[in-house]
Amino acid sequence: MKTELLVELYDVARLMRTRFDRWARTYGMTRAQGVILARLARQPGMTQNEMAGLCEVEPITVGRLVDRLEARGLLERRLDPADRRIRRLHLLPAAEPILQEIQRYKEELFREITGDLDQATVELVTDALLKMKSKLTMETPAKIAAAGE
Amino acid sequence: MKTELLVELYDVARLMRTRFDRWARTYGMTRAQGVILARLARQPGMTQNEMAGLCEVEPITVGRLVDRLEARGLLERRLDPADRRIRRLHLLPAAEPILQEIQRYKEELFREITGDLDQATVELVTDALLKMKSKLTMETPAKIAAAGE
DNA sequence: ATCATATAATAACGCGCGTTACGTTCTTAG
DNA sequence: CTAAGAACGTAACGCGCGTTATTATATGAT
Repeated sequence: MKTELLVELYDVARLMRTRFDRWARTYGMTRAQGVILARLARQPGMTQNEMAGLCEVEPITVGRLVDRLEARGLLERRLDPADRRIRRLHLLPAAEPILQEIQRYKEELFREITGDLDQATVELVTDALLKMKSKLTMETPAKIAAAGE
Repeated sequence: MKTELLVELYDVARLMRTRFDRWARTYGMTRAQGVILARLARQPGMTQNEMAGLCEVEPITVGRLVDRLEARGLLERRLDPADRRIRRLHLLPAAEPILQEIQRYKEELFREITGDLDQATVELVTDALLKMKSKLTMETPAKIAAAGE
């Protein structure tokens, strides 16, 4: 059986992350941290657990990323008055210019990586990836329901 | 611009790795270690640097993976008689059954993930991924300039 | 022959991710 | 009201990956 797709998929993802992180380091950022900021910009005040559900990573991962972002003054944890277990996340003004730079570079990277491909292929691949993702997340319907955005 | 492809690509790769690693832990293995074994099976006696080139990771990464594999008795480093800087890698018999199990599970995972897709789509996506990979592997002028301080 | 450079592997450090175990704080059943 | 359980966040630990610096060895130029 030709399982080449799996290997290539992983390789491209790794190379992409490495490339992005190398650029992002000039801003003291990483890809994963950028994702947190971007999600938070669209939906301020969410809890760390909600963030973990949206990003489809474990809560502990979000906690560590938030640690670093908070240390850099890009966001803050605010205590929930009703439930003292909860920390709600809010962006700080310093995050704004960084978010814009990330978006700009992401588009640049996208142009570079998909330079060989026509629009139809990009859409087809994206669609295929979404189907694969749904297969992989099928075991956890709760997360899919939470990810409705 | 629709940069959705980048995000989906990375998500699928992460979910895939997590899934594979969870299974592989039964054998005390990880995906990355499995790749080393598989490459070595096809080409015994290569150096760590050659392995790094084939896997497109840094030599230090290979070194650490080999550390663990050697500790588990799955391979060994042999000194090169002609060049004492070099360690050549050789599989040990214990690796054989593990290699077979990995191949079996990889096929199972491939079937699960691509269950929704027809043969033509799989080939198209694989082809697109190969093109993206070549773009990312290509040394861009900007990258060279940045690297050559 | 010597000195400079290049290469193989490693050490040190940081980030991303997971699992397991734990403390704190709700919530709910009795 | 209390005891049991669930939920939120975190600490500890291991693995995967990178960059930078270091050691040991080869090789090339003068």
